Amino acid sequence: MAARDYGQFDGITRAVELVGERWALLIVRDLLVGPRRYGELAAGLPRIPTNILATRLKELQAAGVIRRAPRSRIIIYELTDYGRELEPVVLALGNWGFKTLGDPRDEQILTADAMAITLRGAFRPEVAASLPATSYGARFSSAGLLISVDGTSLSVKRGDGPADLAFAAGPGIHRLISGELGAHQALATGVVELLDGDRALLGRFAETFHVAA
Amino acid sequence: MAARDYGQFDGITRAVELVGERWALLIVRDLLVGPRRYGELAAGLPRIPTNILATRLKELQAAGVIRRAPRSRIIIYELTDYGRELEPVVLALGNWGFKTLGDPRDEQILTADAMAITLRGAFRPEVAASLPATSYGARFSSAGLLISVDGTSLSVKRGDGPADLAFAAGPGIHRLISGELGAHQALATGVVELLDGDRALLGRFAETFHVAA
DNA sequence: CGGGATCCCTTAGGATACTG
DNA sequence: CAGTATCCTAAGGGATCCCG
Repeated sequence: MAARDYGQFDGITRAVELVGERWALLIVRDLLVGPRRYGELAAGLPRIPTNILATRLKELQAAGVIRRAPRSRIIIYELTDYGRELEPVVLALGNWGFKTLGDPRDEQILTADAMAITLRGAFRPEVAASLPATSYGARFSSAGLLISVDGTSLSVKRGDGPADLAFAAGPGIHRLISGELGAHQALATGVVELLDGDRALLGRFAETFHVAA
Repeated sequence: MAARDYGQFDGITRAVELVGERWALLIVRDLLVGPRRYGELAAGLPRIPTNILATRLKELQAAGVIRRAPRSRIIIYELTDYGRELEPVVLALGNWGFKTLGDPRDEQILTADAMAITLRGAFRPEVAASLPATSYGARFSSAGLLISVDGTSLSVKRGDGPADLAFAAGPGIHRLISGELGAHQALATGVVELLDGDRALLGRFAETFHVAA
């Protein structure tokens, strides 16, 4: 692979050689949420050509970032310890990019995995510490997320289930997290749709998860 | 630019759309050290085709990451405030990649700018706090670096000048920073060549700048 | 001489179809 | 379901040339 070779010897060059190819960091993003099967990755990255997904998975594996784990008959992809060390980098990079998200174009989607990482990056433990433990259920077109906040600890997982507040949202939810919209504005404009629970809890959600522009 | 469009709406996708293209993060890396002219960037990135450098500079400018600043007659490229916010991300990514740097291949070079960023990432303020203020002059094939440590503050600039310890080094210096080699081993094996000053200060250097594998 | 633009060729990536 | 195989286009690599 001479093409991906930058001819330099330092940490950043090495890093971009490992995870700098197109789509690679988005695969890492999704795997940070949890182990995924090939088809799940493909579903979360609808625009990735299947041959590119296959190529990237092999490259990331060769790089020691991910691992193929055969579970009974099916194959699961998961991050190695080294790959998981990318978490702070990915969260920081995500926050950086988040600040200049404009308005979503029609063809742009927000997947549950992307939202899970956004929430991890936007989590403010120092704010959550003084709030009651709360669980949220968030529905996206693709899948659901179970978010539970208890003191300074956060857990975001895929799935559905009972929660103190359940809501549905799309890409527009970034305006709630950036503070551009308040909680009741988000509900009024339909950016967030209340499914179940106390609507007042959406304010708590917005306090807990915030990225300043 | 449909090709660089991932069809998703979240922070990481946005970030890789802004700085995820080939060479882009290496340009940011060098500009984090200081403003640079076109030719300086090209010299620090010897393998980048000139048309790609020109394209990237335009893209990064359009993305609001860098800015063209005409200084009298010459043009200087520098990071915007938004671009400078990438510093912690770039340092963290560099440290991540640093951990799996193998041995340098013959054609791999270490530029002064890359080393400057490596040092910023490897700086341990909590260690430096209890050490005397020290200045180092480091020579690379490409250029020199003036490093000065005073308490928890670090400054790394390009240039030459008087320093408490002056040394010359190449890519192999990563083995000193990783701790694979001790200071006197680094001198004995020629990885670091003493130019001037007290050789014992190289041990202090290795304590001050360290990235664990 | 700095700051690019142009040319041609190679390779990676996108779209789609197909297979164990 | 988990990938290969194929074909085509667009981006990147390398050298050279241009312009103020």
